[in-house]
Amino acid sequence: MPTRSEEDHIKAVYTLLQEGDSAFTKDIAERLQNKASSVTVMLKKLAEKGFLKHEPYYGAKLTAKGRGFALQLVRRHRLWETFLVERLGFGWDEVHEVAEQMEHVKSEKLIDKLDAYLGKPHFDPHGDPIPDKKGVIRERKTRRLDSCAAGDHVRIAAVSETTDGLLRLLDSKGLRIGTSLMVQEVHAFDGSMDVKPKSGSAFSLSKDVSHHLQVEKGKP
Amino acid sequence: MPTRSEEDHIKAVYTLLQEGDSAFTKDIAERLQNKASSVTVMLKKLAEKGFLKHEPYYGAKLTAKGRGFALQLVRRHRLWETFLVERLGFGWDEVHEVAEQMEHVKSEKLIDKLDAYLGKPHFDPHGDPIPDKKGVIRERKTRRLDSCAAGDHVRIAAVSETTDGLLRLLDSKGLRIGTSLMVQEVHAFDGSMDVKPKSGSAFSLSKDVSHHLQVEKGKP
DNA sequence: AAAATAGATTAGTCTTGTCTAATAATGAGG
DNA sequence: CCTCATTATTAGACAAGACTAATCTATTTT
Ligand SMILES: [Mn+2]
Ligand SMILES: [Mn+2]
Ligand SMILES: [Mn+2]
Ligand SMILES: [Mn+2]
Repeated sequence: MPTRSEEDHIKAVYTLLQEGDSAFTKDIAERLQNKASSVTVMLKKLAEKGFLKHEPYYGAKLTAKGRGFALQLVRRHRLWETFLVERLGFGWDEVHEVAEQMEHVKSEKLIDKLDAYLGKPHFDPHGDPIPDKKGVIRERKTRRLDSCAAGDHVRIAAVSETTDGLLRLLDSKGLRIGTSLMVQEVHAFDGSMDVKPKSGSAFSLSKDVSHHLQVEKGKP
Repeated sequence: MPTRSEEDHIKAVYTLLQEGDSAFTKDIAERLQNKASSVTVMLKKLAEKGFLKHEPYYGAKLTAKGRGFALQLVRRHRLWETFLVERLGFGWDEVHEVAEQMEHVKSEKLIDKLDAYLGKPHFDPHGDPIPDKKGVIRERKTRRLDSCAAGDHVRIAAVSETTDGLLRLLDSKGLRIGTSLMVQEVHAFDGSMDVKPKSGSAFSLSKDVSHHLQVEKGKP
């Protein structure tokens, strides 16, 4: 049974591999607010325990066992986030840190019952998929909003950075998971984008924002 | 901010002082499944941090600060137990260990919202009082069932030992918090007691069981 | 190709929390 | 008052997880 710190390291590797194709010491350290040297030591231990392969100087890859653990941890994290937002009335910008703690509570029964209680949700409050008990993730095809062109009709599927600032900015513009938008114009100069929600008037989004919005095709 | 282990020690001292009038090293160790020597070290540290007074060889007493912390921890523990039973459908014999972990999640907002979500309950699934946000406990006058005499009408208010075995035994006899009983006879030989629930026929309870049931006066 | 830089690793230290073994204090019975 | 069993404390060891400082590797720049 991995310790809390081990779990967090495994999850960091998993997330980095999701986002790119490599999990480097420095990036893991940054994510966990640790020093790189501490991460190196941890990676060596996790490699010995069979959760990952550590290729010194070239980062880490998860083994099947490591991936399985990571998926369960991600499942717990996202189920708790869902609980906090749907049942306790937290804002979507307030749940990350708390879920970061709750995900480490050890009880399979707890997660089974929580999952059932929430209605076996497939997505968390940020639109991220929740792996099922077996670790299976329902796949969707999404693209970043900043890769869309004028005239595209889209629906916000997920926010890929859950920093408080971004989430509150989205709140202030009335953007949330499920919101439908039409891309009116993309400005080459700064990459900003004018979008129009189904109801309401158009406004502009900076590239910083549109880059972190995952969208799926919407109907015109 | 106390660590998890510090919190557990403070709570153990609190509970022992509730049950008797002293918290000795050995009993704390037993409760926490640690060795006495480890507890001594911890008590010294907690005394330095101002949570308690440690009188070597005579046990520990909480300071006001320590009592405040203990009450908040007890609050969190019992709120989570309530959540697990009332919302997730756990049995009352299954929640202790999980709540033992959840109580350590650090977030004041979480507990406020959980409390509101549960309807600001005053008692947990075992009938134990839940301190409010300020640490105030609603007092009741209860007595142990084994101190009752033939003819007494009582209502089960709390179970003072939450071992799985006892709770399941109570389940099997249909006894729970709020059940009303009439004491029919007390047998001097073994201290066992015949009781009759409001509806249903009478049965016998051993002294081991009646000793752990807290009751309040019921109507005849 | 050499040098510079960024990143990674190693070595050694510290803190926390636990243990075992040795020693000491307390309180009860004789 | 002495002895003994119980309980508590101290001392010393260890493992986990973090850090800093020193060293090393890979890659980019000159
Ligand atoms: Mn975490
Ligand atoms: Mn999320
Ligand atoms: Mn606990
Ligand atoms: Mn309880």
